[in-house]
Amino acid sequence: MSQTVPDWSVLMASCPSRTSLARIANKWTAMAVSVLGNGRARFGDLKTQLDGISGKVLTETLRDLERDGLITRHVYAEVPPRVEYELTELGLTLHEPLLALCRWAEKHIAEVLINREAYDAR
Amino acid sequence: MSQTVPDWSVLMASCPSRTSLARIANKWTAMAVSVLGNGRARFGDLKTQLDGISGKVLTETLRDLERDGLITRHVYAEVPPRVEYELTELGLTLHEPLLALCRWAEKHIAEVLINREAYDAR
DNA sequence: TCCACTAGTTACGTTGAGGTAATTGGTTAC
DNA sequence: GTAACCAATTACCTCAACGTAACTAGTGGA
Repeated sequence: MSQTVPDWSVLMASCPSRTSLARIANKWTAMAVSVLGNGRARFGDLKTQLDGISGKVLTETLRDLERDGLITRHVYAEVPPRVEYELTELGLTLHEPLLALCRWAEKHIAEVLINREAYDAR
Repeated sequence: MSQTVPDWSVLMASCPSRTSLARIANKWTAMAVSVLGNGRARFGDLKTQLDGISGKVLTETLRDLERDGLITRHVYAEVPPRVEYELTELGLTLHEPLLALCRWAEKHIAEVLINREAYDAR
């Protein structure tokens, strides 16, 4: 008998998995990983597709994802510079769950808007 | 010919679905909805289970979820006061995706920690 | 010669998220 | 009758997140 599954739990404040949840349960992360699911993309492309994101926040988001091993950074020695980002294997396993979140928001927003109106009218 | 699916997209900054994504793609939301998937719970229970959350943030999180129609609030006219929170039908459809996110964080945290160490050592 | 192009980085100011602690209301205990 | 108690909310303050804008590098083109 051996317990091979470590008892991580995001519910415990001191559990490292909490830091990972905080990173992935994030608006920009969900959008970035969703887009990168279609294949590698340049920094500029991501900035265009993630409408409204600032360069600073995109840089930080991508660096954090790279640090956690969810994406890889491909730098080309060209002028002007070209950098492409790509989901790793680990990142790929996160693509479907995060895409599901984006799809949920789009699918149910009409109902949510009605609920908000009703709530605010009370 | 009719286009029944509205073309919402979280990628557009002005799309309302973006506000919904911002709400659900959130650490505390993911944890709260995951816990509430086990059945209705009192405020105090949630505060205990969502280890580390402050009363203020829990209140705000729950109020926002109620506003969007993801949970309902049951108030009992007792002393001391008792309030229970419960997922709505809409909230239930979000339980699995958000639980998946929590599970992902717990399942892959070991690998993530290794990646972080490697990155920081560069 | 000087500007554009790309992927950043940095400085600075503002906004918002979050924690701590006091407060409310009504009932029980002394 | 007044002090204690509990669930829940609010007031206040702090700090981190975010946006804007300026700046970097090196080459190619007008």
